[in-house]
Amino acid sequence: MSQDARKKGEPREAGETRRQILQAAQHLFAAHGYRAVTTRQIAEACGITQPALYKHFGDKQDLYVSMLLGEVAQVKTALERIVQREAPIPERLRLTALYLLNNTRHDIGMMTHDMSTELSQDRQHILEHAFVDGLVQPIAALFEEGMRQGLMRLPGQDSVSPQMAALLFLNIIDLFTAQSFQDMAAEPRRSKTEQARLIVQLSLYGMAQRQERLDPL
Amino acid sequence: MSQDARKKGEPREAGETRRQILQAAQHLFAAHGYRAVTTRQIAEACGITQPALYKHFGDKQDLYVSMLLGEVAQVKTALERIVQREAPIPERLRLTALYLLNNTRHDIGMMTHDMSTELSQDRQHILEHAFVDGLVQPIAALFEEGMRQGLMRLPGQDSVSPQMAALLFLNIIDLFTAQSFQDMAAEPRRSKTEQARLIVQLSLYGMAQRQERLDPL
DNA sequence: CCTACCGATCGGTAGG
DNA sequence: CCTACCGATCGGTAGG
Repeated sequence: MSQDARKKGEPREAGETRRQILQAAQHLFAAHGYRAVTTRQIAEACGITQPALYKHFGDKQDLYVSMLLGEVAQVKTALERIVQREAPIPERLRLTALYLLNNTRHDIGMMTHDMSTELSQDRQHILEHAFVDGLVQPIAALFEEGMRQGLMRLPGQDSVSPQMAALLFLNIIDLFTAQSFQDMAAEPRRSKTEQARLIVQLSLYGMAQRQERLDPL
Repeated sequence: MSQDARKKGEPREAGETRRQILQAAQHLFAAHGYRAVTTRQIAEACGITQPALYKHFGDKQDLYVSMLLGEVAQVKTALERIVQREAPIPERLRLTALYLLNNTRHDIGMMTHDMSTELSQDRQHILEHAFVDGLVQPIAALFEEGMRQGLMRLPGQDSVSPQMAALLFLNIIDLFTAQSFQDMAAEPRRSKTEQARLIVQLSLYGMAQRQERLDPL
């Protein structure tokens, strides 16, 4: 699996192995979840032995948390750049959805499940904070701006907080990302661009006919 | 853990143990996922030893699948009863959401993840079919009726198939059910009744202000 | 339905 | 970074 030609047992460039481990961990954990991936699988994917992992990370949880923190930091940077653009809110939402459709490898449901069942309390809180700070907040800022402009309903009986709106938005993106759902839904193949547009439509206007008003509940 | 007073090693009433195992499995799997729950934990929760499980189920997968099939069958019955009522579509959607908020213990994300990573292909297909047949189809029928009545947008560039609409609806319910999300969202405590109403509002009308039309995308 | 037990595999450590 | 290895625990079986 390893692509470099160093002799076995010989350390490679400092930091290089660590980077490689994080990348292998990212792929494997994203595909199978925390519990189902073994430290031996990760090591093998990097061309090292399993005990060598512990030269770079304290334990399996540490590796998992480090990997996710790196991912979230990357996404945070990208989202903040999109949010600060000068463009109408729906357009910025569309760009956000498009970025996440193209770059999100972890489904959020699996991530939060692993967080809450496999990690120690301290590590849970670290990840939860990073997740809120890096993913939820930038999007929530967009919804808050929309509410201030009067484009969206204010939180209350008929709508939700900007943070919950962001979670809802992320959740819909997740649904489009998950392959298993697409298969069940008899949906036509759509490009990412079309998907992003549709996600914004559904988030803002729901599924009702535009000219009709259904019975208010 | 066992509540009956039979002597150890003595079989209890036929079918009773099986029912007890399924219930314990349901609680444990719902809380922790397939991989994290051991056959010994399930056995202990029923007051039997681990090898005794294999008198009732072929293996761990068989137990998991049997449990989920039972759950889905129960939900299917309830949803079909709601769908066949004589009431406006939004009202039937609200009752559907309310039922699922009160009775769904498995988050769908976890379930589909376990299905696709821990089960054999045959068993995957069995569960997927039951899930579509028992959960998705009844709700999709409701959305299809709404589309035929012209209350909802037809599938196409601006909307989705009835099946996808049902998945979207289920996904939003899931978001409200998941405790971990509620904590992040700075949301006020809402009763299940209010949550069900809000879920329908968001599904049908989205988050945009009613009187405004944002820039079409 | 129990006791006893198996091979496999897990995360992690010792020592170099 | 490797070899060698540990205790714990897993799903599942044998035999009664």
